[in-house]
Amino acid sequence: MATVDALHTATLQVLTQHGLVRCTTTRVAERAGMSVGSVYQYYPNRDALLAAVLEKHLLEVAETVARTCEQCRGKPVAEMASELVSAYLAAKLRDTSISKALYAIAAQRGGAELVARINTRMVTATASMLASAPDADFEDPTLIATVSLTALGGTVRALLEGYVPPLFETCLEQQATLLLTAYLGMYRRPA
Amino acid sequence: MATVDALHTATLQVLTQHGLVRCTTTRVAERAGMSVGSVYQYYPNRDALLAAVLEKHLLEVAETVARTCEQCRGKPVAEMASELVSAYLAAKLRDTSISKALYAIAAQRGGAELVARINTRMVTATASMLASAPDADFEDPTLIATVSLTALGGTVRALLEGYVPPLFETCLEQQATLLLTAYLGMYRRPA
Amino acid sequence: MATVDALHTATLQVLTQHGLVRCTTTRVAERAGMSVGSVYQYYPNRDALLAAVLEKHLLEVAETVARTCEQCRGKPVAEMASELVSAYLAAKLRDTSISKALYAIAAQRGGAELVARINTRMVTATASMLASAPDADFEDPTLIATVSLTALGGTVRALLEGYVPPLFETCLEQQATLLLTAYLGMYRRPA
Amino acid sequence: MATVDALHTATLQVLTQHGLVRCTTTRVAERAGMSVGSVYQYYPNRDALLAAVLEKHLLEVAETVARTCEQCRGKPVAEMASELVSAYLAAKLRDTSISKALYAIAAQRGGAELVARINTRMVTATASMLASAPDADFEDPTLIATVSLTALGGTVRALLEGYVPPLFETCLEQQATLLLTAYLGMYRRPA
DNA sequence: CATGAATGAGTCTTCATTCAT
DNA sequence: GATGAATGAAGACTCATTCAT
Repeated sequence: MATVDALHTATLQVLTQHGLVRCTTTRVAERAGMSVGSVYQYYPNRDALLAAVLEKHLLEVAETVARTCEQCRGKPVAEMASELVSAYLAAKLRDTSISKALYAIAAQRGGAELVARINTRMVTATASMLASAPDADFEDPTLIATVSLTALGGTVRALLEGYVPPLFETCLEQQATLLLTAYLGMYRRPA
Repeated sequence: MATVDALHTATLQVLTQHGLVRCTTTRVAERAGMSVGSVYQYYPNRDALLAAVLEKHLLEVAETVARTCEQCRGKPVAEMASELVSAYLAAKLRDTSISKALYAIAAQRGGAELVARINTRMVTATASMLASAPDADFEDPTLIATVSLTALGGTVRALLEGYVPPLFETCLEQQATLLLTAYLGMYRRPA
Repeated sequence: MATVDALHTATLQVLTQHGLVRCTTTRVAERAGMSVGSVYQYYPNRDALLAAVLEKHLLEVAETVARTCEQCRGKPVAEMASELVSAYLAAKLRDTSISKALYAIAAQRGGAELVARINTRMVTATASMLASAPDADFEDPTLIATVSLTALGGTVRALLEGYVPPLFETCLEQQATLLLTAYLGMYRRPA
Repeated sequence: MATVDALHTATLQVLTQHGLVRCTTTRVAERAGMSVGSVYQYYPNRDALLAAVLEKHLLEVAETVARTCEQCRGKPVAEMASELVSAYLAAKLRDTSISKALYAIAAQRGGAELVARINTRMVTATASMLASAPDADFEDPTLIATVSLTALGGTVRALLEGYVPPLFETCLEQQATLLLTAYLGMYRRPA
C-alpha cells in the first residue's frame, strides 16, 4: 500500500536525521504527510512500526543473499565465497545511512528475535549452497554458514558504525573475500 | 571509589533486567542504594554514566587482548590466531549478560566513537603482533588486524544477541580459530 | 483561541497568587483546566508562555498610549502632559495585580528585550506627538519622550510594587501631571 | 567580617555572570572560596543572603543621597535638584552591572518590602531637605520627594535594564536635572 | 567551626496513545 | 478512515538544605 510505503520511507528519514530516540510517531507522521492517528491505523504502536521497517530491509538483504546462494549451487567454494561477499556487501552498503540506522532498532528490546529469525533464512540458504559445493565437504554446513555470515556481518557493522576508518571500505570486499575463501577452503575435499 | 563502583554495578543490573530504555537515572540510583542527586555528583548526565560503564568493560576486554598480543609476539601465526580467539572470547563471554547489555549502549548516539577509540587500541596491539610473526608477511598488518577483530566481533555478537542458537557456543571457539587461522595463513611466507 | 486565552488568564492568576518562581507550567495548566502537555502545544516552553503574557499586556498599554498621542497632536503641551499621564495611568492601573505580576517577568532574562522593543513604540508615538506641539520646540523629541515615559513609569512602578504608601495613589495623577507639565513646559516657545 | 564580605562579593559576581536563577548557594560558596555549609553559618537560607546583598547596596545609595540632602539644606531648589540627581546617578551608575543584577532580587517575593523600607529613608531625607528650601513652599514635602525619587528611579532603571539606548546615558543627568528643576520649580515661592 | 557528600522534592519537557469530530 | 488536540505518566536534571565527619 502507498501509505505503508510512505510510512517506511518517512521512518527511515526521521531515523537517519534525528536518531532512534527522536524518531517519534508524530515526527514520522508529519514527514509522511499524514496525521499521527493514521499511523495507528496501520501499526498498533511505535515498536511495531519500527520492527516492520527493520524487517523489510532485513528481508531484502536476506532475499538478495538467498538468491545469490541459489545461483551459486554447484560452483566451487572459492566462487561461492566471492559471490556471497559481493552480494552481502552490495545489499548492506547500498544505503549506508539506512543500514546504520537500523542497527539502533535491532538493539532495542525485541529486535534480536527479529534479526535472529531472518538470519536463519540466510543461514539456511547459505548452508544449502555450501552443501552443494563439488570441491568441498562440510560436516556441518549450517555451522559453517553461520560463522561465515556472522563474521561478514561483524566486519560490515564495524564499517557502518564507524568503528573502523572509512577508507578501509576500499579493500573491504577484497579482504572479506579472502577471509571467507580461506575459511571455506579449509573444507576443500582432497582431490 | 565505592560509590562509583556501586553505580557501575547497579547500572549493569538495571540494564540487563530492564533494558536500556528503562535504565533511568532514578532506577539506577535506587538499585545502587542512593538518591538520584548522588548520581549527578559523579556523572554530569545519564549518557556519561552509561558511557563510563561501557568504556570500563571495553577497556577490560581491550587490555586482555592487548596483553595476549604482547605475549604472542614472535610466535607462529597459527598460534597467534588461536590465542587471540581464546583471549577475546574469554573476555567477552565472561559475563554474557553484561556484554549483551553493553551492545545497546554502544548503539546509542556517542557510543560508536567510544567503541571506535578502544577498538583502535586492540587493532594496534594485534597489528603489532602480526608484524612480529616469523612465518608470515603482512603487507598491511593494521588492515588484517581490523578484519580479524571485526570478524571475530561479529561472530561473538551474534552469539550474545541470540542471533544464533546458544548450543552453537560449544564449537564457536573451534570455528573462530579455524577462521582466523585460515585467514592469517594466507599470508604465510613461502619457506 | 479559547485555549490560549485560558492560558493567559491562568498564568496571570498563578503569577499573582504564587509569584513568578512558583508559576510552574503544571500549576498554570491545572488552573487553566488542562494538562501540562497542552501548554506545550501552544508554547515551546515556559519562558515563551510568560513572554507572551507579558507582551500582550505591554502591547495593550502601548496601544492605549499611542492612540492618545495620536489624538493629542497639535494640542498645547500642557494638555499633552495631562492626557499622556491620564492614559498611561489608566492602562497600568486598570488591574494592579496583573501589572505588578508582570514586573517579575520583565526582570527575567529576555524580558528586558521585550520591554525595550515595546517601549520604543511608545517613545516613537510620544515623540511624534511632542513634535507637533504648536507652543513648544523640542530639539530632540525622542529624548524628551523617553525621559517623560521612564519617569512616569518609575512612579507607577513604585506605586504598584508598594515602594510607596498606597494612599499616595490618590494624588499620583495630579503630581505626575504636574511633573510632566513642568518638564515639557521648559521647552515652551517664547511667544 | 571578612567572610561576609567575601560572600557579598561572590554573590554579586555570580549574580552578574549567571543571573538570579543560576545564582545557587553552591556556586556562591565556591566563588567565595568556601563550602556550602559555611554559607549557612552566616545566613539561614538563600533568600536571606540575597536580601542582605540587596540591602547593603540599597543602603549605600540611600546613605549617599541622604548625606547629599543634608548638605543641601537651605540651598535654593534648583541647586537641590541638581545635587540630588547628581548624587543618585553617581551611586546607581557606579557599577551598572551590579545595580542591574539587584533589580532581579528586588523583583523576588519579599524584595519589595526591603526596597520600600529603604526608600522611606531616602524620601524622608529628601523631604526634609525640600522643607528647608528658602525659595519654595512645599505643601507636602514627602509627596514631592516621593514623586521626585521614583521618577528619577524610573529613568535610571530604564537605562540600566536596557529599555533605552545606552547612548542616552550621556544626556541623562542633564535631562533628569531639568526634569526635577522644572518640577520643584513649580513650588517656588513668589518673591 | 568547616566541609561537601547525600538527599529528594520539585521543575521542565517529551511523547506514545486515545478519541471526539 | 482521517485528524490532531488533549492527555498524563515518566524521565532527566537541579539545587536548597542537612549532618556526619
